[in-house]
Amino acid sequence: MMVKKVTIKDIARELGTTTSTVSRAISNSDGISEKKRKQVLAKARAMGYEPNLFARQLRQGGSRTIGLIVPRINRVFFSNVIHGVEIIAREKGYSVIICQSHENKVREDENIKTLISNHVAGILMSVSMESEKADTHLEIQKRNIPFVMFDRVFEKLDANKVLNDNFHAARQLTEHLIEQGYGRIVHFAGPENINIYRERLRGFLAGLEKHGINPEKGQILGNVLTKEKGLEETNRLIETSYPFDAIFAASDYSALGALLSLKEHRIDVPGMVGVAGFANEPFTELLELTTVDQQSTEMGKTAARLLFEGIESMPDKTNKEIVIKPELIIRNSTLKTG
Amino acid sequence: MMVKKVTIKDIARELGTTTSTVSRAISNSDGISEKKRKQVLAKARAMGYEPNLFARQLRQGGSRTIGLIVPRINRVFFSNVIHGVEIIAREKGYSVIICQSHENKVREDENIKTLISNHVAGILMSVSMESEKADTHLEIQKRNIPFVMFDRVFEKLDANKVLNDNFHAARQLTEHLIEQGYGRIVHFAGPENINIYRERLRGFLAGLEKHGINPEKGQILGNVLTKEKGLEETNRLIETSYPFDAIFAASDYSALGALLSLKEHRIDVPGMVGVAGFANEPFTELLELTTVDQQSTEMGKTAARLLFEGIESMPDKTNKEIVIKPELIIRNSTLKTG
DNA sequence: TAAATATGCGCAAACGATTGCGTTTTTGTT
DNA sequence: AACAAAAACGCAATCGTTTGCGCATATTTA
Repeated sequence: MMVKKVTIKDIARELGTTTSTVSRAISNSDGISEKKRKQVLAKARAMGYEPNLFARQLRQGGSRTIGLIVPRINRVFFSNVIHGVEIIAREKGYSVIICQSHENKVREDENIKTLISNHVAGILMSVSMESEKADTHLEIQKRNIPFVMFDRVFEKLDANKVLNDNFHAARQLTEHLIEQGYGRIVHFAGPENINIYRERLRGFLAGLEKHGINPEKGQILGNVLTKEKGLEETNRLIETSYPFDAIFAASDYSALGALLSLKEHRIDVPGMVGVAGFANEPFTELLELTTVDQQSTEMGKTAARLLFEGIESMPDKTNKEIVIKPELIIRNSTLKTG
Repeated sequence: MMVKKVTIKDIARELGTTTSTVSRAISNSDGISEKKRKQVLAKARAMGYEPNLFARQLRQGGSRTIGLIVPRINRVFFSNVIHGVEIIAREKGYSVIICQSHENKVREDENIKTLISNHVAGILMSVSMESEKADTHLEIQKRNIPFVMFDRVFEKLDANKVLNDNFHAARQLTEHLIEQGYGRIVHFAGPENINIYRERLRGFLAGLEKHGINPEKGQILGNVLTKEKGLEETNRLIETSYPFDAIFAASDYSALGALLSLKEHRIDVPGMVGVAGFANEPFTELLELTTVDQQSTEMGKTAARLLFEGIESMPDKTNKEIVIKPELIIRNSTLKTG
């Protein structure tokens, strides 16, 4: 049960004036003398006044809150993005509502609806693995709510996007492996419906091609993103004597699985087999695992800035696409020579 | 710019009825025939109606959103708590606004204000390291907003609390070390103003005492919680030849620092020195580090349930304090025998 | 000093939904 | 068939702010 709140009407009554004057004083509009404003503000403070945002927002139509949907918040990539978004939002005087989709399409749709009905000023999102195509997402655009997708996006959808150059990073990493003398590299890929994994695969293939290598059958394994999958598939490779001397995993977690399997089989890393991951999760440093840093905080900032462009401008703005350069982090796990 | 929204008034006009009827149909109140309700709902859907939550909440005074303030979201402990809270909130049909204080008192106060002015139905929080005493927090209670503190709490404050039994877990862990034959255990403690670190220290001392051990000078090091601090202090211990054969760190991160230092000095773990941490961060599994699991998801659920008790009941409810039993996770880093 | 222009303030109508109360229609009872 | 009770619906006030407009009062200009 709420205690009774004090409103501008109460203040007006106490001061023998009207709500208009009080409102003008409080919201810093003009058309009021400095003297009166001081007076009102003092009284307001004394009475413990808090503006009722619902009323204000009802009247003004809109809120100073933005919504952010991520698959999960406990991945270092996303928590850094969130941090970046918060920095910019705070500069602009906005607050951020964070929602998790848990990689689940239904949750994601619910999140979108929640944000829409909370009248957020804009929405930032990275799609879940289950989301195959834009549908509920169209609802956002239909309502003219400023919208930015980052990292995992629908490529076909015309929207603001902030992306990592996954292709470039993956190619660089592949070439690094080849230059280190690894010749038979297995790629642990992700689901094909997600742009980032497609791009990493493309980059991998481009790297091979540049060195005149043709990918063999079984050299690319689909949907190996978790530690468990990585462990399992590496075990399988070893036990079936599949010829390979390096693993490039599209996820740090499956790279971790690979490391565990190799350790169990007493296969030396990086001497016999090189291993690389993707995302620069904190544990990669401990394991000296080569990986790719995705400049996640920067990505959050960039996405937020783009969103605010949309919020502050007219609706006829055309969509932008911004690409961020990830950074290769070379560690011991792929240093055969050296 | 928003596109023009359709309101119940529009629907009423189309249907030749009034807003009352439309409202009753949409909000499922009674006093309306089933036939009319169907009719209205159909029309509403056809016109793409979305209720305006601001108006609704203005009228009803209150929102179906709860606020959650944590120091940081990228600690596995907190992200699990968040998950637990979300599960319960979702069962109740509430959404959750997550705020980070970044261990900063000023941010924390801002977060509180944001939540208050967003008229959340209740607030859950774990205080930042910088918060010495309850002040802004009193504002929450003054407004009769249901309030639950979890994990890091102000002990003196009369509020709903959900706590881990840090004392018990720390004592258990200390005894485990002693039973393994470690006799000179150094404790990396946290700031004294935070309850959880105080309790861990108390538990440590109680464990020693039970085995008739008196803590020596220099055996307890204050505020060693980060990887860097842990590394530094362990280096110092080794270099000054301080006699010790185990480290019980109040944080997994400083335990990690200790492991790195010991590795660098080629001191065998657990043979020469045992190491234990606290919190069950994911990397502890990789490093086979003994630690304490805090049942974080369960804690989030419990805290949320307690909050909803407050939201759903009358304001005269007395505050509760719920204690959760953490679980000792014994791994190789402290297994001297065996 | 009179006229022209600014400035400060109040009035009242919004914003979009909910709801108590009164009126009409339907249903049930005898 | 007449009447009572119940159900369905409409009217209008309300939630707390903001804001366009008009009227005083204060300030500037000629």
